[in-house]
Amino acid sequence: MYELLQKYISNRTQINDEQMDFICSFFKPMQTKRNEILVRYEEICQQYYFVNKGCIRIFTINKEGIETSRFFAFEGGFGTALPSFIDQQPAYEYVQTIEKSELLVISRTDFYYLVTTIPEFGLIYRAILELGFITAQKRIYGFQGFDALEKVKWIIENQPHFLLRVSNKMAASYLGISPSTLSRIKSKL
Amino acid sequence: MYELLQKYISNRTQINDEQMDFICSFFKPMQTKRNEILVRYEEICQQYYFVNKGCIRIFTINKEGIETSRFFAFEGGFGTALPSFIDQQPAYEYVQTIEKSELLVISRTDFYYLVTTIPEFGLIYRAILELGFITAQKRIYGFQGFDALEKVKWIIENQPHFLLRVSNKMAASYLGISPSTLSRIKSKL
DNA sequence: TAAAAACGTTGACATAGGACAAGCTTTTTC
DNA sequence: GAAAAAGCTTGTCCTATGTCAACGTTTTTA
Repeated sequence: MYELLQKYISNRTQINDEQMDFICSFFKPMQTKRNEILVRYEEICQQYYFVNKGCIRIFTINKEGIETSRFFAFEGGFGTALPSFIDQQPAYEYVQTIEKSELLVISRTDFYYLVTTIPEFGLIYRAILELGFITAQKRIYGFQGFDALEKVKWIIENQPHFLLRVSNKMAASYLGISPSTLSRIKSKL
Repeated sequence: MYELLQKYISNRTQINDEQMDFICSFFKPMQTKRNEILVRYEEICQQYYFVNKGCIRIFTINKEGIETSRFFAFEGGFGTALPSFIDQQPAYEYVQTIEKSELLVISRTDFYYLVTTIPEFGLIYRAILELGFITAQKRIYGFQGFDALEKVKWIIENQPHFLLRVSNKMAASYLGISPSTLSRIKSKL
């Protein structure tokens, strides 16, 4: 149950078994269904999710009804409505498991308790933030001024499994192109 | 010389005068010219810059020669090629002062020394990362699926001084539209 | 397992906005 | 302070990609 999480932590910092168990004790298992919503648009996010199995999607819907997906967390990754989790404002986005999933959940209170109490866990959080920031920058550079074909090539290059794992519709909403265009591009390789 | 920096720090954490002076002692003043490049494309970023006066731009140029600006730091803000600063890979972007500027510079070594030595400074760094992350997410949502007019309205809403402070060309490269389009949109309000 | 719903693909059409160029204005340089 | 360079605006033209619709396929539901 906790192997993946332990691997995530021990890959990123030195920690003894006792502390590891202590940290893990704050994460509660949770089963979710396909398309289950974990955080709604108006809600304030109080939980951080680690994906043991399945997949989490973070997305929003604008006033015209257009969906934009901003992040997918697969097995072994963390995901949540982080801006809301951080500053406790309404999320203005959704957190959803797009497949039947098995998660490990920690409350915000416990999470920040660990961050401030256990320096090694503070480092983990810093690493999450640093990686999140770098990923976002790459995405900005990777998408801006690129045409649809270049975006698709970019995602194949940077996240090879992505197109195989998520639906056309969701992939398109991540890439910022229409499903038709994505479909046409894929048919031409 | 250090007032703005001290304000930045004391606005974000509790700290005594001695520690404040200790922190500031690592920041060295630096004068730059208009359009001076501080970090080049292939370089590994070793410095963090605080803007006392003037403006820093972070941008890249892709193989087709198209510029994309990803961040501007104005008076009282921090800016650098953060992904490179963090992971010590080539920047693949430029750091530039777009006006004659007055900066306070800290080396990466000193910066991380402060982060790990002074818990309050660790908090500052965490706040920088959290804010950077949140800003990047807003930008992704704010730009994806928006047409040119909506992007311009978005920037006016979210960074009212932006269009007044930077050239059309740079603003356009930030918004991901052509200078002509930006010009046309501005003429229609 | 049958009906309904969601999804993917493809064609026809419409359009936002990019490219390019010309002319004007502002800024820089020497 | 004159010449050169850079930047801004605006016109014309063109193309990439969005929209919409039709159809076939897969998935979900009951």
